[in-house]
Amino acid sequence: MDTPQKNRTGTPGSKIEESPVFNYLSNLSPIKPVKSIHISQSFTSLNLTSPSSVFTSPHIISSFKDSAFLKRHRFSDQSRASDFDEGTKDSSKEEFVGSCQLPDNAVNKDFDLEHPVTEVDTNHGQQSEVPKVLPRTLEYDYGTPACETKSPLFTDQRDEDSAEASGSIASFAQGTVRESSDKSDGVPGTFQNTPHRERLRLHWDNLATDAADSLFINSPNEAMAFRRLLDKSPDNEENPGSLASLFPDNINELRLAQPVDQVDFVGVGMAQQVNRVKDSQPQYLDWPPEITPCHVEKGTDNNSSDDQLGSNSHQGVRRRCLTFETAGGHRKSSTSVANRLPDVPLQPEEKGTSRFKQSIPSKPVSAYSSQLVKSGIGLHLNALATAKDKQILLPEHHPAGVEIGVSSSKTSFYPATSQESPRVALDTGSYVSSGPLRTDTQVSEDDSIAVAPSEELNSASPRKKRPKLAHAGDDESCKRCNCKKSKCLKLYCECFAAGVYCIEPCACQDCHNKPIHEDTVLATRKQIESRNPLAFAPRVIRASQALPDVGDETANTPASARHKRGCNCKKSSCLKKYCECYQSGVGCSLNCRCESCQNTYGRKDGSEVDLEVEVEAAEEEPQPTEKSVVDRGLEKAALHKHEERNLDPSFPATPSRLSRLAVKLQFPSKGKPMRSSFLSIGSSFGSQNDTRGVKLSSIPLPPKFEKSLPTTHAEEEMPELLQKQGSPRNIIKSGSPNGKRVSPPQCKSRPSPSRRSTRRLILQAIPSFPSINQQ
DNA sequence: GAGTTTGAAACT
DNA sequence: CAGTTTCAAACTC
Repeated sequence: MDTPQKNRTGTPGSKIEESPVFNYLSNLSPIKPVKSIHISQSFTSLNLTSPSSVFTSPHIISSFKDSAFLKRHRFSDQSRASDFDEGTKDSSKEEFVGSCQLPDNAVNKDFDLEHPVTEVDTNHGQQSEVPKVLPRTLEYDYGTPACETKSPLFTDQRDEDSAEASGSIASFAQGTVRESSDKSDGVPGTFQNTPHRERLRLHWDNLATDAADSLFINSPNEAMAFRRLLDKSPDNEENPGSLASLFPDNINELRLAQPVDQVDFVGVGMAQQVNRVKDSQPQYLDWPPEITPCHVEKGTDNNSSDDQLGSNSHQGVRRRCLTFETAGGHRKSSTSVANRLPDVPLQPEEKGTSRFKQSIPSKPVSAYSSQLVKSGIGLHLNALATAKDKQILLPEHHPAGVEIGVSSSKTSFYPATSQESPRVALDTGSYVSSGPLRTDTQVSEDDSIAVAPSEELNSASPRKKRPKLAHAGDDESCKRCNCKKSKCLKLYCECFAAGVYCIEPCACQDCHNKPIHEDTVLATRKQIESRNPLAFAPRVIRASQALPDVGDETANTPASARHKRGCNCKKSSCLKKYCECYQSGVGCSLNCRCESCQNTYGRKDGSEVDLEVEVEAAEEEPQPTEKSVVDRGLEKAALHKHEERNLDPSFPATPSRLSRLAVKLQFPSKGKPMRSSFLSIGSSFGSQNDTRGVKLSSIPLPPKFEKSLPTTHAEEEMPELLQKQGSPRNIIKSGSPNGKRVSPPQCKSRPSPSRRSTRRLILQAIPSFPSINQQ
């Protein structure tokens, strides 16, 4: 077992190597951005990675101290053996420990890498255990690492989940971890320093090495907290192998672990955890700090790791917002996490009751993409994707490319974060009062929300959120449903469709979309989802969102499916809000069955758009003003795609552009894979951006977006633009969901090599969205 | 604010 | 899958 192998990558025989995830990572390794992505995605299930997160939670810590956990951690070599044996037995704590250790190992200088993963497995021959463990870890993960919630989860869940370990690396890691833990139990000695560690190291090394660059600790705080925990643990000082010792001083090291957490959040059945959490601590339901990326980079503050962790964890809580789904719990599997996330907003205040509305989070998801998030719907897969994007984007530190990839993958997950942010900001009375944001329609809202989340995550800067909220809130945010017969339990209800509970502002009658009727809501949601998995997915996918979707690959992902839907306008000529496309501020795509489409944002037929563009172009340039101008700009942008393409280089990535881009992206998002208009416009993303950029300024904002859009689009688009412009991001974007949505046909035209690469990444990441695929 | 229009959602 | 009904938002007055 201990036969150390010097290769970081791990011995060929090692499980890690074998694991698809590992391979994937290794392949990606060359590309940093990709790495991050890989990690997150692949590890989605691997919560173990982020020990810090786990430790961070006070609960966990407390539990650790008392529990055998610490003991085990002491790491007597012998303990290892025992640990392995016990590993399966001791549910939560042990596993937990294992997870913690892993990171440590990774961090540890000792980190020899050499220890082949295989060794661990073989020695113990407990591979079977791994799967079991995995589930637990996953659960943990769900609970935000930092979050207190975790602790409850741990305790409760561990045993519960037998979990079928996914083939993911995480499983490996966990498995290794557990084994080590188990061994420790069985064996008297110390498990800490010995092979067990090594094993962990190996895993981590492999993972870390590849992903290290990309990995981020969710928050510095977490890392700090984690370390503190370690320090606190008696073992630390005494046992070199103690967690504390293992715990890397450098945040960077920590990052490895955390990224995983994030991943886990995303991929894993958040809903499950959420549900569990709900009972105990609904608050913490929030996803793990999706925020992390931002935090990590920014967060250096560590002040009170615990406290802050808590804050960070809050994010997770928000994410949990999925409560919607969580309540359903069911969703984990079927429904895409993304969808849920958006849907289930946590309501900090009311917890159970308000959750939905608070859920605005869904918006966050979209918001990321568009403005950061647009719609609560966004939470849906699309939203997730967007959210990912946002987060990814948000993280300024990361190279565009890297982040992008990550974001894309994470996006889905992050949605939750987005939610959180909203919550945080929103939770404050303002948001709530305003009422839940609606995903699609309330793009602005979403955006605001989304933005807020990101900010929160990053620095918790309320500014974006607020402002956006203000925008969105003013009009749309305040909007509420007015359902009379549907009980707000059908998609007719915007609130319900957005995955949020109806709030005060709503004028609905006999409303059942309230926390009180959570069960009913969940059941209804399930039913609807059963019929149409994409029902709660964002209708319109933003460019950013689209990118993530790409991973899904066209039709497979819910997002794409959503987009698939097009409007069916017959009389409105797609010039009124009756038209979803128009309402969303996106052009009609091939998917649309509209008649006499006049959508200013883009017509089904590229030709039409072009015509308009041409006309407008003549007019617009002189007229820089307002919506009309904007609209024109949009059209023009589309029309001028070609021109713009040329311009691209010259054009700065102005917000307007971004917005524009977003619009274009949206097109694809709509679903239609590649619309003529799209194609014409977006035939080349870069060009599109450019074109949009030019016109964006003039481009009319979508009705919903109008208020918020400017900011939102700009935000969302910014990254996109960057990506397009050739920055790593550009590549990523290209690869991102958009491509998928765009549909194969378009892909041909668009996909630059870079994009393709990104797509690949995404695709791999896709697995993270089990639900979607299932669908 | 009431009534009409519209198109999505839901139903058959 | 298509047609019809229901529904609520968007729109008009």
